[in-house]
Amino acid sequence: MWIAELSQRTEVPVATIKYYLREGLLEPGESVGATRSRYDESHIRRLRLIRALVESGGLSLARVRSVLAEVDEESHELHEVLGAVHGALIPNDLTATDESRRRVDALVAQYGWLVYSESQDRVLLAASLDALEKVGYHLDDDLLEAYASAAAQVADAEVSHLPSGDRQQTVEDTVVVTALGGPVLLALRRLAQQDASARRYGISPTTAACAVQAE
Amino acid sequence: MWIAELSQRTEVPVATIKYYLREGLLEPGESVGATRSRYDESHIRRLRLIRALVESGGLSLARVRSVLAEVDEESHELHEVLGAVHGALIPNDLTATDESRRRVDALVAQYGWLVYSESQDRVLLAASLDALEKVGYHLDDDLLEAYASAAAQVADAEVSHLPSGDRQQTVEDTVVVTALGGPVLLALRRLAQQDASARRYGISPTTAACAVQAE
DNA sequence: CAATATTGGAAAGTGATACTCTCCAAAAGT
DNA sequence: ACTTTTGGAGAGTATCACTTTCCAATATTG
Repeated sequence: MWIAELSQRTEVPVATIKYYLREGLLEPGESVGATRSRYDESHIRRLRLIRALVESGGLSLARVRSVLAEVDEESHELHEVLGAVHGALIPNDLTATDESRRRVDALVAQYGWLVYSESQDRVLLAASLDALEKVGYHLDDDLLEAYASAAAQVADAEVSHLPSGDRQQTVEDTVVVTALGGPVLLALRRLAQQDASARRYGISPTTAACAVQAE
Repeated sequence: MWIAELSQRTEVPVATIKYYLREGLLEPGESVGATRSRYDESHIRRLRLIRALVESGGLSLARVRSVLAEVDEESHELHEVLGAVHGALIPNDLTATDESRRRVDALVAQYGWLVYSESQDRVLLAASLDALEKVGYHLDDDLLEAYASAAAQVADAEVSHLPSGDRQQTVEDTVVVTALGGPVLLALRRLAQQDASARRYGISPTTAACAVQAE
């Protein structure tokens, strides 16, 4: 197909496709003569993946580029890809206090998680805890453990639902679940927060009517 | 204190503080003469809150402004504040297919969550599910339920840990937990994903060594 | 075969966001 | 008297993710 069809089928403007090509996010099509290139289904898939990561996953194009580089690294095992994708998704100027780092290490040890000791996700978590402390909010150990056990449940379910078919498919699914599962989990958490808040702080008659009407 | 001290204690440049004042994110200090204003602890708190929401929560200044407006609306009950904060945190151009909306409504009903039928978080979740479908990934019902029950656990723990003291403190904590708890949960989820992946896809001897060494 | 449309490619322009810098005159400190 | 700081306002800057404009080389269409 030509670029026009690629654009129509993905709903991405031609100018944007050209931009992604220039930026190396999308493989060039097969060159046919000097002014024409042919694109195929792989371009459609890739383009849809890029848009999903950007629009729903909220990734910058720079991060998308890093993630795609890992997806295309055929030599990597799945477990490596997951780590690499996590690495690509993480900010690179992370710092955390030793105290929070120790707290994270202790938690990882407590749950017996098999996580590289130099995993940047450890630092990311520690930095998030620091951010909370900085605004004067201390995350209690039992609340932290509630987060951790919920996270463990989610992660187990996610990983066990990954297909075991061909590598390309599994890797793409891994990326999609990692990047787009977050928003799903956060949206559900907020719905659940609204419920928890309604139950704790009580709901007025009109509120209750709305809620019941919704069911 | 003068603006210089406010800047030093919060590590926010004077120019940025002035910018926040112009943008109405920060209340003006008490004017002392034509060229001086006095700031107090409330300015320090507010400034730290703004930076935490921006830097760690990843909010835009526009969203921070909306959130702060709700924090300062003294007349609102806590439950209302939570809903309003969620509203302020949500993108405003959401669309979702009817199918996903129904799926979300069914899930909310199944869990018996007391959530306004017009809550934008419903649409946000539906839109997230649509995004997954669009890249050809269907979120199984049992995986969705795994997310939902994890979300319920987290939300219950979060809400039950909110202090019941003065309103200002509770409201701020609500905002902080809502905005900064997300990153904590996501970081833990990724650590747990690494563990789940290591267990499912097996780990090499060197990998295992790293993991054990970390504990 | 002529008129029109499309393409690849590159450069320049755009709009939003979040600052950051420069000035200034009025005060405050020394 | 002299240096420093402040409030206030406007202009400037950097980044990001496009979007527009241009071109000459084809393709397609009538």
